[in-house]
Amino acid sequence: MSLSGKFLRPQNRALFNTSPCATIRFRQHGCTHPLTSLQCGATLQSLTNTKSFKQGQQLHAHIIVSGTLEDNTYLSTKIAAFYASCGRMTQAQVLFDGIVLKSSFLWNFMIRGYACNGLGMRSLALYREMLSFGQKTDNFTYPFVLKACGELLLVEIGRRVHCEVVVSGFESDIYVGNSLIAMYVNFDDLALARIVFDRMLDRDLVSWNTMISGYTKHGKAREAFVVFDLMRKAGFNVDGRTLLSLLSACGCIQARNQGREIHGYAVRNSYRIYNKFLNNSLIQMYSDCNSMVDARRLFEGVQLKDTVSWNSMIAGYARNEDAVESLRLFCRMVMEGGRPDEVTVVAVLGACDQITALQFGMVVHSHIVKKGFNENNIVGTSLIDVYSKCGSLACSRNVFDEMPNKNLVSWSAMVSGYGIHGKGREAVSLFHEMVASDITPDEGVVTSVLSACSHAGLVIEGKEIFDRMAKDYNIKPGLAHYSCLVDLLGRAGQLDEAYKLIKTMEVNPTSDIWAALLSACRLHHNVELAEISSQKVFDMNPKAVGSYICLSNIYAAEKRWDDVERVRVMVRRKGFKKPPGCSFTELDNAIHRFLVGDRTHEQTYYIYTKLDDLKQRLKEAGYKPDTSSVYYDVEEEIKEKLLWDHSERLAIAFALINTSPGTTIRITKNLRVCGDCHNVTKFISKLTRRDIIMRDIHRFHHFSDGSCSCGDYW
DNA sequence: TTAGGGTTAG
Repeated sequence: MSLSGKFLRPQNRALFNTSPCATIRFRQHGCTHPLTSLQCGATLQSLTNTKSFKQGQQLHAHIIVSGTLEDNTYLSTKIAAFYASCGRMTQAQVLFDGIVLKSSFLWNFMIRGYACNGLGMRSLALYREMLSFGQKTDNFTYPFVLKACGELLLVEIGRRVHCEVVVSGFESDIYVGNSLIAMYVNFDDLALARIVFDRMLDRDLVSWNTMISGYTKHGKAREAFVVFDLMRKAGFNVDGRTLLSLLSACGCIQARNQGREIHGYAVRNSYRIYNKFLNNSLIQMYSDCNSMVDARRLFEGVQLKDTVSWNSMIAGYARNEDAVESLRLFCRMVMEGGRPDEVTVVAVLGACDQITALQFGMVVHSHIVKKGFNENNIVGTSLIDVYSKCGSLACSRNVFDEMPNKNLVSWSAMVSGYGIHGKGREAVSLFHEMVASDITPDEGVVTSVLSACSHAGLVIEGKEIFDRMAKDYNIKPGLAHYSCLVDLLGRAGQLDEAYKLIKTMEVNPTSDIWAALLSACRLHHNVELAEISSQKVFDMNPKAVGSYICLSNIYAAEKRWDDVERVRVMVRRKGFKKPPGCSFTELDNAIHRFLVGDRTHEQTYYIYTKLDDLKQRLKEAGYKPDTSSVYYDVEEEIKEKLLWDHSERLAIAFALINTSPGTTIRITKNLRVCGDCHNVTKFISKLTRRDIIMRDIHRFHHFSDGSCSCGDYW
């Protein structure tokens, strides 16, 4: 039969959201006569189960025209339930409002509809309305009310509903119990989740899975395995979801062998065929366990790669410090028709900031804008990060200013950006602006602002923020904060005060804090304190190779070659190796990498010729090599030659040859830039009239017209 | 006549 929209009452037209002249056809089992109420009910039931919206809507139209709906609470309820299960809450609400005798079934369906479609507040309001109407709740009501509380993180309301569950006697219902566990997991209250779990009289597989995944989600992998053991002892078999949680737990504690066992179990039991998530979870587990070869093998074996598979691989390479492979895979994803989403671009930006791939980052930024991903807060924060870590602080600030809903992490990223660029005053001012905007600081942002003070030598400002931490922001100073303060005082030459602080601080100093003091001793040539602090570092962390090298450098600067040799022997005996100096620069979307003394690049001849030319011109301009940066007891001439092998100079020479005059050069170095390279770069910036932005392991240096933004304070 | 737990990111 066919139905013309002109027969519909205005309120029903609204339900169909269609114009009066639209034609809706309904054919069910080839019938041409009105269906009975029971037939309609049965059909609606099956359409509700399969969420077949179009057919259900046509059946609704058929029921209206046939007159069956008039005063038929049974059918109206069925139709409202159908719309609610399809997430069409506007239509469901219109019908719901028109039903006088509302059953628990109807209320439950409405509460469920709102809770499952991102309208938790509406769901809770309806639950309150249900109670005030005197309608009895049942065991079907609570799972969705608890779901809404959990998703909205409404802790107080959630607890109140829990009380109501107890009072109404549904605590022993297995579904209600499982929903309570899930809600407390969402609240990050694993202790309460566990109490509910332990008190359950009956548990099913979902109870066990919810508890295991709860622990996993909050990084408590060992507890997850304990519950898993209990589950097996209780005679339960795993399903695909159990395996996913366990794999995630393996990744968390880098238990690759255990992960491999689960992988084997899944293959033997054909889980991979049935569970579309399992492959991605396995890829993720291997990448968390730093086993990218295994992750890649799995990834390449999957015929149908979805966005999550690509994302796991791209993020995996970035996390495992293979940013180049991460970017290469992203390009392949685009070429093969993959669909990058917000998660993809965040991972790609993470790879870009590791190797200062600014041009690549900018291409990704334009893709982000085109797709509207910039509305996403995490994406915005990643952009702030990538621009500041690639040396473009102004772009960083633009993104920050345009962010509609800045949160604590966005502010932190910007404060930290100013810090690593040596813009301490801007960082402090932004921090205060953040506090004035009613954003409560956390440990992280205070660490960032203290670090910014340290890079810029803002001793008074840094100490003031440190003193106000507990009082004004209710943050107890932790190790990271003490470390920043030691660094701040030490760099500024207040070594005794820094030493006193370590001896009197409220938490036990770690090797990192002593290492910060040791580093300050190198800057200010204090051998005596260096020996005390290095001994502390070695006692606490015998593998601190950087501190051995730092001590050796301190002796070398004083020309105490016997001591230098003594430290070197210690390092050799322990089998430590200092990572080789390595610099990157980006050209035409490709990353060029240079190791110290590198002669493998195809332009090697031109690079060294350029360096010879620069050396000559620099000397004419008054440059005198500072060989104190060479910690070997060799002839001055050899020391000077060693300096000119440093990787950052090779990268600068390469960039000078391959870019047009006036172009800004950007270099990234894996270690701290040495004193002579810093000086040479200042000279080069003046002689070649180039701005050179160099990122070392600690911070940025902006070289321009013969001087550096750090003001030689670094 | 209705229900609960699963993979990727700052």
